[in-house]
Amino acid sequence: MATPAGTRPRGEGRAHLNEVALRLFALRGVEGTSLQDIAAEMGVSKAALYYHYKTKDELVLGVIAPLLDELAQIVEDAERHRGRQARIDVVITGMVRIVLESQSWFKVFMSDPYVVRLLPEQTALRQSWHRLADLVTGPDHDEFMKVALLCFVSGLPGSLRDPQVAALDRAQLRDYLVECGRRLLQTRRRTTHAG
Amino acid sequence: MATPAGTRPRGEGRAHLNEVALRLFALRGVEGTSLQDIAAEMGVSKAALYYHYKTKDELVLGVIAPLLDELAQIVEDAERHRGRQARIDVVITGMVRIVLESQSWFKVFMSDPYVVRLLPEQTALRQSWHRLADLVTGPDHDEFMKVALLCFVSGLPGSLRDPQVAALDRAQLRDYLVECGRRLLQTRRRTTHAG
DNA sequence: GTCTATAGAAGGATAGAC
DNA sequence: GTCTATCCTTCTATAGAC
Repeated sequence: MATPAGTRPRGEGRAHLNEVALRLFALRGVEGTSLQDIAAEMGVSKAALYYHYKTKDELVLGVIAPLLDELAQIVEDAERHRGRQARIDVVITGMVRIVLESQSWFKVFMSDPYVVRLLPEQTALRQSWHRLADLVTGPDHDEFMKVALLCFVSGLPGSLRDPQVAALDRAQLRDYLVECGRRLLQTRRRTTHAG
Repeated sequence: MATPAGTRPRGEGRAHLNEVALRLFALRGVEGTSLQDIAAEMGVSKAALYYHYKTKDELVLGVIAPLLDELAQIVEDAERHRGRQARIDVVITGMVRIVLESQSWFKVFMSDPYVVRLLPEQTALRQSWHRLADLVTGPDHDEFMKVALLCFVSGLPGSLRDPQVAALDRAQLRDYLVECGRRLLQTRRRTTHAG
């Protein structure tokens, strides 16, 4: 039952693997998902996975790589804009778009302990994050803005966890999340009360 | 009350175990932390841990039990207040206090995949969460408020992840986080959110 | 690209001595 | 409360056939 004509086109094997792995990673966590689990879900043997990735670490990185690219893209887009508030807006809308496109991706990427430990070694991500942080902290390097940014991006995937929330209208949800980001990432006016 | 049924506090040994386990859970994730790791960190043998907890699941629940109690306490405090905004304020300040008292606790509790899968079975937590959600969604059950609430509480631990953020003045950080919560959880007065 | 079979390490958990 | 020793399972990864 090797590879009958009628199964997946060439090169799509890896894409399917990434897809299944991501779903299970989001559901049970990376360390809670064995290669056996993934293979069973795909209907192949565990050994078959090693044709696509040499190690589990490489599989994990392969799964989240597209998100690293998207993040870098958002940073580039934001830097092309002038004005801090406009740049921040690009970041917010970009992040909201990504999390709505794939909540699983974002969740695994932002909060899985295994991924969080694995990612800092990726210099491309470090660079993206620093550029992003510089964008929001601005010329005066307001570190508190970084607090708000982190709260927003790490809170995004969690905000969709509730089943009733997941059932909300997609467009309304998008608008509301963007509004949340704008509220959080307003540049601070230190001496004023709410006005 | 949130202590696992049939178990009673047993003294200093268990407290120390909880402490060490929590630290490692926050660092590497629950599934990334073996009983061997914990035992080694404590300078005892793996088997010694089984005097305190029968299984790893019970250890995990024992570690986060105090946080379940604190959460229930916050809900009770909030319900004693009148007026939705006042209640929400109690929730915000309570959450911020907890996360600053123990970031590790909050992080493991809110975002560790193993804990997230383990917790829904705890009916005490389900009750607390529903009461909390009712508080913020208000009499008209505005589900979007739940989005903001989830974004805030699940974003809180992530907001402290950055080393530069962790170095900020504690009192200022507390005030700023409370401000973040208030911005996010303002009751919406508009009938449309697209603004 | 996938299979069977298996090595080798690490995990959770138990038994029984002290 | 802690130890040593051990059991059984599961895990990642490899070897080699098809």
